[in-house]
Amino acid sequence: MGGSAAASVRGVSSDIASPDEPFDLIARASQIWRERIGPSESMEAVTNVMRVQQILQAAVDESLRPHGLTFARYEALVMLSFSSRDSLPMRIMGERLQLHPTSITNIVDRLEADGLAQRLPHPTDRRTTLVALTPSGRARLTAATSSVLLTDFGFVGLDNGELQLLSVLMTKLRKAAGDF
Amino acid sequence: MGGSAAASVRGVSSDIASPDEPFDLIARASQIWRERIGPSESMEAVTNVMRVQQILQAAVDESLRPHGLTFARYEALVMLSFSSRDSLPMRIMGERLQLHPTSITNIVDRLEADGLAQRLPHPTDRRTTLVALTPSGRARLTAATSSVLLTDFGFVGLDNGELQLLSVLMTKLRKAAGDF
DNA sequence: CAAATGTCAGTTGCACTGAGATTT
DNA sequence: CAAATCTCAGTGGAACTGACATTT
Repeated sequence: MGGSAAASVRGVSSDIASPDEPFDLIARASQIWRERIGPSESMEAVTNVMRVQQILQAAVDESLRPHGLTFARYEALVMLSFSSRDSLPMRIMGERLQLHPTSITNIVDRLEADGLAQRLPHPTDRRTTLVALTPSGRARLTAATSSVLLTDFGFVGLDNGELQLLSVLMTKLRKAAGDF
Repeated sequence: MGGSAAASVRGVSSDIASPDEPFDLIARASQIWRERIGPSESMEAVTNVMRVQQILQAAVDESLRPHGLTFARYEALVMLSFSSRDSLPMRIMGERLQLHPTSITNIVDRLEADGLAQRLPHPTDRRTTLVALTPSGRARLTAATSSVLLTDFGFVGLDNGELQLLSVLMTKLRKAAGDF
């Protein structure tokens, strides 16, 4: 109810009978692309990925902002908490988070400034420095995780099966792209 | 061939028989998450989306770099070329690209500096300014499109059906998130 | 007057490049 | 010596906030 009324109101200014649903700009762009350029599957998929990433990033960042964390820093904390001794060499962190060495330096600088992580000398190799989760960092991580879980990381509209399917497809792509 | 040899070499230091395949860090993180925190579908999916976006963005940007374009500017050119008169009000561009007004100003500044787009006064509303594709912009767009098509926007390993499925799932999420 | 549109100045976060210090 | 690890200084692009001028 209300749908047909809206359709009749909006329909009068359009030549073509338009569907009741609001407009999906990506689907529309895909259609024009197909008409003028060619197959649009890749173009539509890439646009969707970019947009979904934007949506999820915004949702997660909003959950994390009250905790003074960004997604990048949150991921770093998670990585540390998953390591066997709550500490990792900088280089390994960079590998696991797919970040440039200087980016790791930057992130660890911020975590350290907030007292969430701590640089420690490596016991045997004095070239490498370890990054360790502090008790404060662990507490912050726990609180932040509660927040992102409340919003389910920004996911809405998909059930667990669909999420798994999404992951399967993206893992296939990542594997083909040499991500692991 | 080679696989079992590698497995035997790598297997000696591990208690558990590890699969032959290289390691998927996201799958591993998902497993630990499930053991320590709870259901991991959302966490795994969000990590996958972030990583896939990184991969695609890098691939597209590399295709576009020789043309002096970034993905954001390329998208803006595509939007303009899809509009009825090869021009759009700034505000509409912002809406369609989901960008902040100041970001549009920034992007159009760069396009205009490169002679790819041009600001024009709106014929009736003097508050709004139109952005028009220049002939040079159209030519650049055509060349850039050839480049991204060559790499299929960075997609590898997925067939058209899988790409469509990916788009269907992400469109469902976008719709639930109020993206349209 | 309020609302809409666009710009400007400044900030933040991130990813990078190039150079270099230290250690293995 | 070469290679590995990390840091520092600087750059680029993107997204934002807050303030503002102009027009409707």
